[in-house]
Amino acid sequence: MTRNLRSDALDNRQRILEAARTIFATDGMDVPMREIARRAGVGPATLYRRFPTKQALATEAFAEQMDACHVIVDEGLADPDPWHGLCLVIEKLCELHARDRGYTTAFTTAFPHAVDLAAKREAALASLAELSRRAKSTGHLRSDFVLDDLILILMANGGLHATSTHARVAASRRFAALAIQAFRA
Amino acid sequence: MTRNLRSDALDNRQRILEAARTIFATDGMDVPMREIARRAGVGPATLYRRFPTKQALATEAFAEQMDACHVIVDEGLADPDPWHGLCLVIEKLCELHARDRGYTTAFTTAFPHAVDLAAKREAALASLAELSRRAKSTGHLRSDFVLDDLILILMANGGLHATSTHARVAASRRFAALAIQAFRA
DNA sequence: ACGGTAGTGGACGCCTGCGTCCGTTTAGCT
DNA sequence: AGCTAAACGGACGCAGGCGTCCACTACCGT
Repeated sequence: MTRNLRSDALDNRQRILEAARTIFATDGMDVPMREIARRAGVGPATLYRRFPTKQALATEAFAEQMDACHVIVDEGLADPDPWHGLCLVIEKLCELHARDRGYTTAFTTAFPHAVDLAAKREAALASLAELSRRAKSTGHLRSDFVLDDLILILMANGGLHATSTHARVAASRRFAALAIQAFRA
Repeated sequence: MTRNLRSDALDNRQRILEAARTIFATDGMDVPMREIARRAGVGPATLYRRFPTKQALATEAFAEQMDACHVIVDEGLADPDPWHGLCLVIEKLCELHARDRGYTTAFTTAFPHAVDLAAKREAALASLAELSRRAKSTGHLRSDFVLDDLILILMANGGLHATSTHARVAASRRFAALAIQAFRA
């Protein structure tokens, strides 16, 4: 996709993505496209040419966050102690979402349209299901835990607002601890 | 405040508040003032004359929700079993916020400006502190519980999005149950 | 070095929401 | 019934975001 671009165009594209990542993370999702273009040092037309819709931009911009999600889940699954692994997953996912303000909203709202992400999401959920199954079998995780509970927690974690990123991360950490308490058998 | 109004003006005022309550509850807070006026069957000017800012409108519109909050807290405080009272407070507050989409955001964002509400809020928090103190003394509530945890939970509860009110309430119910688990000693 | 073409960004028109003005209507008192 | 002031709402101008067009720029192959 990025092959046939001229060198300067590719450069601009990179700068747009970088700017988008920064702004989305700090200011959230409802930022004018103009502002992103301004920060990237390009005109609006260039931005629109590369990314026709804000969705498309967000999808690309958050690709690495998506990868980070899967790494986290895989690490959890690889942990010899399933319960410990699950706890880590919860803590890390909460923190990831707290650090990046736009990611949560992009993740939840952008989702129905991004088909390729859906597949990855399914895979991650399957891994989480397996992890929780194992954690239950060790007796540390409540037997009535369902996967929806975890999703519920993540969605709720997204509701944690604060003025600074630092405060948001702190709140998220405390919240993750509470969630783990709630899930403990 | 509503004394010196002419009868038709007062009638319009009532209709505006009613429309605002309905719309805020279902569609959330970012609804054009125009839309509220339209539903109330008045012109924009009338709406702006009665409520110069959306804040002012929201404050009045959610007055009864605020009262409901305090009733809930008082009921919890009156419960002979403090832990049971606290659980009821959590469940009811979560449900109240889930039912009314705009209330949570209005509550959190409008707050610094509404001075008279601040006093009520302080009173409610004091009651909650007392209730949690008692619940701790019975040994049912975790000793390391702090009031901020409850606020954290309420904020997180506000992050629960869903297409229908019904689904949101259901999610909120499950969430409240998890929160109670997390707080149990 | 130069021509062709991919790439650029300023500028434009459109739309939506905001807050206010002013000519008209209507309640309420006599 | 008639008068007056309160109340109304359509209409206006403003501001900001959106998506697109087109004259100009600069990369790249020869």
